[in-house]
Amino acid sequence: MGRPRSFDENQVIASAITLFASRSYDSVSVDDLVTHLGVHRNSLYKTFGSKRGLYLAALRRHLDQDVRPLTHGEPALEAIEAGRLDLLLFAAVERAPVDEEVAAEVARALTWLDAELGGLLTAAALGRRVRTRAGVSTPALSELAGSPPHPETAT
Amino acid sequence: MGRPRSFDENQVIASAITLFASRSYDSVSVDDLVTHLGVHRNSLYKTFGSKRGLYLAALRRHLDQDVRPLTHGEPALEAIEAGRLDLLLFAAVERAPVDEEVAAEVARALTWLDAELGGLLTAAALGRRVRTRAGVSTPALSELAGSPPHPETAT
DNA sequence: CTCGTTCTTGACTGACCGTTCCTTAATTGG
DNA sequence: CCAATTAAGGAACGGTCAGTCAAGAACGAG
Repeated sequence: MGRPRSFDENQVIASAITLFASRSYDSVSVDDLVTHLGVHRNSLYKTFGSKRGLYLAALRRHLDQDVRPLTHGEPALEAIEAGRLDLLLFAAVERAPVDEEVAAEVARALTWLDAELGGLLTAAALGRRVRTRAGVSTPALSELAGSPPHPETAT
Repeated sequence: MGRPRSFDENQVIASAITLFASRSYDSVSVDDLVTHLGVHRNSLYKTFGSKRGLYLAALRRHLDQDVRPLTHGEPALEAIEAGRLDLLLFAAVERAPVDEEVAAEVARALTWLDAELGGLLTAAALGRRVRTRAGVSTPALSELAGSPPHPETAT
């Protein structure tokens, strides 16, 4: 019973994913979230407990819906390099070192990617994305003569 | 003439490099800087103009003293992977996209590294460092059969 | 010694930070 | 219809943010 929610929790998390993927954790304020998420401050705290709670929910959803489906090398590389895994990138760079739970989630996601790409290719794709963020281009990873676990995507 | 400075500007910049390399731009406050730098707030603003001014000075000094000397592939890889170029990493990931001047500096530095390592190796080393920050290990880059411009460091 | 200049020092600003409280509205079970 | 429950909405909390101001101290030049 009780009054029904007037917002879609999934939609809120989706918007949070977009925001947290676009800039650093500290540069996303709760006001930003409230404004872009169409949810009221109090509801946000009732639902997620804290800013970090919402961040963790967003990160977990991101990894679940955007990383787990990547079971083939080529789409995985493309997802990383196109910036569709930027929340994972930010989490690895700036949050994992100071938040154990974030570190655990990030480690799981990277290990998952490694199963398809191997650690070296995953690393290379992440680094390529970092360079792209700074406006610097990088030769395609197809130039790499690595040895991914399942090289079936080679043409 | 005038009263002489009671702080060493180089030392202040050195401390700023350490701080800005350890966490995101927004999570380093001017109070943090004032506390760790042994310089008083007003002197900081008189000398560098703003938080961003100090950041840019730190970034430029970092690139000048920590990146430019890397004229051989092996030490360059080691510097990136050991985290000694984390300020450059943070700058590329979170500042370059929102600050043109930072983007220009980062692009120059990456291009400099590319001259020795090639874009792919630089990317792979950066990605390896990202993974390390999240506590995930990665096979050594020596496994990579890339084609750096000067492969004289191959053993 | 005095004047002009530069740096130091600490208090202070308005804005924004994450978070909480309280009242009111909407719902369901009895 | 009433009581219990849950969420919405808005105002407010102390704390911290980047940045500023004014007064005094330490120097060189004359």
